Amino acid sequence: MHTLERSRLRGVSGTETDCAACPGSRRCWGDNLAAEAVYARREPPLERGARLIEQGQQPALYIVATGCLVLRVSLPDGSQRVVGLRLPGELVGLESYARGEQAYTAQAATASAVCRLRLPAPGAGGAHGALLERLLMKSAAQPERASAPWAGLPAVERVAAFIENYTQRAQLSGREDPFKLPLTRADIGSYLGLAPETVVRALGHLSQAQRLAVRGRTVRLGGPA
Amino acid sequence: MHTLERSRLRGVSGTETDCAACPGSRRCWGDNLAAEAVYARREPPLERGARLIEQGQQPALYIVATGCLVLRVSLPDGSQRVVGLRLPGELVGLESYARGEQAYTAQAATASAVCRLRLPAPGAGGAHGALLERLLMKSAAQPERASAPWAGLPAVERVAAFIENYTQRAQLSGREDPFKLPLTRADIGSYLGLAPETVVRALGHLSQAQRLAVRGRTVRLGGPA
DNA sequence: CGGCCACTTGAAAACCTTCAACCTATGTGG
DNA sequence: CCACATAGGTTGAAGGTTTTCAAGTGGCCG
Repeated sequence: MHTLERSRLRGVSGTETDCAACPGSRRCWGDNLAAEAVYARREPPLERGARLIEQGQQPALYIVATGCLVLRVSLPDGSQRVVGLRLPGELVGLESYARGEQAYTAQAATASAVCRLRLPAPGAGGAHGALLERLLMKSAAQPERASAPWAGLPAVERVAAFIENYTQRAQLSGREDPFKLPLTRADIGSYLGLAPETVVRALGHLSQAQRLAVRGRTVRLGGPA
Repeated sequence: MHTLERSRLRGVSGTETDCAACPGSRRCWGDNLAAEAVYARREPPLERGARLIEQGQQPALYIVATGCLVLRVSLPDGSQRVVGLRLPGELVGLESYARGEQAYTAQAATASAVCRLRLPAPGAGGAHGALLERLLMKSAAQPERASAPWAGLPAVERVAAFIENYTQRAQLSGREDPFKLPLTRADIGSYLGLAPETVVRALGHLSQAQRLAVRGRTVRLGGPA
């Protein structure tokens, strides 16, 4: 059954076809792919180790048909980290539409096959409601996101990353420079997976290294400016 | 400006209004909220410490207008962990639609105000394309996922959580019991923030504790069944 | 003023990483 | 078919970081 399915899938590679005609459709879209047709283009099969997308490339959305993809990000310091796994039925590259570019590199961990989805042009509105709804549900259900950029880093860096992320978002939401943390050290620790005491010491180090100024819950960035 | 905005917002609390009429609309929906109207209902203001949603409740989607919410999950062992923060313009509760129930408890970290969004009924299709598209973009951009359930846990538990999550997804995608990990120990370590050697030793411990059987890249669950 | 809670600081213990060596499987060329 | 090369995997010991435990400080509110 598995091999049969695979060969039938390979048969339509390269053409854009209705997902309803695909034997693996249930895995991708669930049981009732009724009302509105979803069209996808089967891409050429990926050998183990082949790259589907490269970090920084232009947005594109895929759904895994068979195999398994590993998602990696390259950090500014040159190191790489695995940030996710995608199995059949899961989405690859959705984040790229929000960012304007691919957030990670996707590489086949085993021989894999994927289909490319065409996302309706932004602002087109109206049509494709069902597709969008399904994508939304899928993305909200996707077990782990291009995830914790800080796991495994030393505690000081985790806290620094948290503060940076927080201040960026706080600015976006219209707050001004001396930011006030709404969380206790215990909450920050719970979020980062650190003991409260460790958060205190980390903030102390960052303060001493002039990377920021902390007094109580008030933080001010004093970056390498 | 801030206080003016807040008072105007409070004025419409309880009624479902067009977001375009809201002075804070740009923060929630960006610059051009043109084509299609989005309607939201302003909820009564939340005092510091008040709960907006409770883990396990029925699905509901909110967008933060002012203040800040903390997201927490209660783990089976009774402990709690912070899994996210939501600032103005960010979404709360989207995951609930995929899961059928709220994934976390949301509590006001500071006095806050939120609007409730009405998500088009599943399967309604057609209309609301713009709303869905915006939600999709927002959710894909949402900085941290509502889960890195393993951060801060001992290495053994992190690896166990990874294997469990992987096998669940592998089953969903149609794989059978002796699962084959597509990743090297180094990749698993990179994903979990652990050294490869630590992954090896953790797998050893899990194996010895009968929690699973590992041989090379083949794992079989041997849970507390 | 007293109590509570968050925050801070110090020292010992536990844990994880690093380093270095060795082992095993797989695949290639002879 | 074997020899070798390579990549992944495993194991042990030393060293560094983080957690834990314990005690003490500071602010806020009844």
